[in-house]
Amino acid sequence: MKIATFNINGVKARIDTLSAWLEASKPDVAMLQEIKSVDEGFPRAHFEDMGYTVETHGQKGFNGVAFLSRLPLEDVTRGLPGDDDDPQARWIEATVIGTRAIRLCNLYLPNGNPAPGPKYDYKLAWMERLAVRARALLDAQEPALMAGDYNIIPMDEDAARPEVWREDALARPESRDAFRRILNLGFTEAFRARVQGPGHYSFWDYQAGAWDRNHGIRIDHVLMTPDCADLLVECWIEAEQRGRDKPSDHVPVWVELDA
DNA sequence: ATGTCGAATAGGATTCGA
Repeated sequence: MKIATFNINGVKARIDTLSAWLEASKPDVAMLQEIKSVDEGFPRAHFEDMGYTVETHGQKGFNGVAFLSRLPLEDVTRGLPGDDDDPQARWIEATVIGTRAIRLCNLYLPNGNPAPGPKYDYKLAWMERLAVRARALLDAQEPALMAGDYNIIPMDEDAARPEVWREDALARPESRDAFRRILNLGFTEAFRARVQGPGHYSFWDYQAGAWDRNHGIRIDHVLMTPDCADLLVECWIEAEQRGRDKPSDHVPVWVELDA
């Protein structure tokens, strides 16, 4: 089973780019972030016609997450538990049925800038809620993963120019600590289980020629429970997508599972 | 002058979020 997480930066603006990618790269499951659409505005029929089951959790204007799957999805839930008053659509879960059942948590973690400030407080509070859900996934002792745009640069080696990001919400110590605490509960970060060293990025800003200069950062991650990590075959970043026509500012991050 | 983009509001340029 091949699963990709992909922040698409607007499903309606990206429909041609996304369709071409699906045809060429053929994910069994695509976990999408920043659909920037309400559920009723999502081009559901278009992707169903391409052979995908569609599950969305959208809102007006910003945020929004969705699954496109060629395999059956069960037990879909929407919203990160822990704050019933949180209106932001940043979390959707489903169980995908392959040769094994895998629980998939699709997340768009708050950016948090400017930091410090209320947006940064929201980011850190959201990560506390994420840690609670993460512990429950581990307690279940089943194959599960949490994938998406974490808006976290885990280490300096994950940025082409770490000095630029030092005070940014994506790299501040509190952000990195919160991410590391979740990892240390017992998760495996799929990419670092397979590839070491600097120079691997999943996002390049639209501004200042970031792609041409390879001024990237690695902020899209896949965290796996032990039962899921045992199924990991490979993990890779499809960086070449950033050079295509009308690209997102993020690229897909893939895991292949023996499932 | 962040060498930009997408969506919303409003009915074209501006604002927000990233």
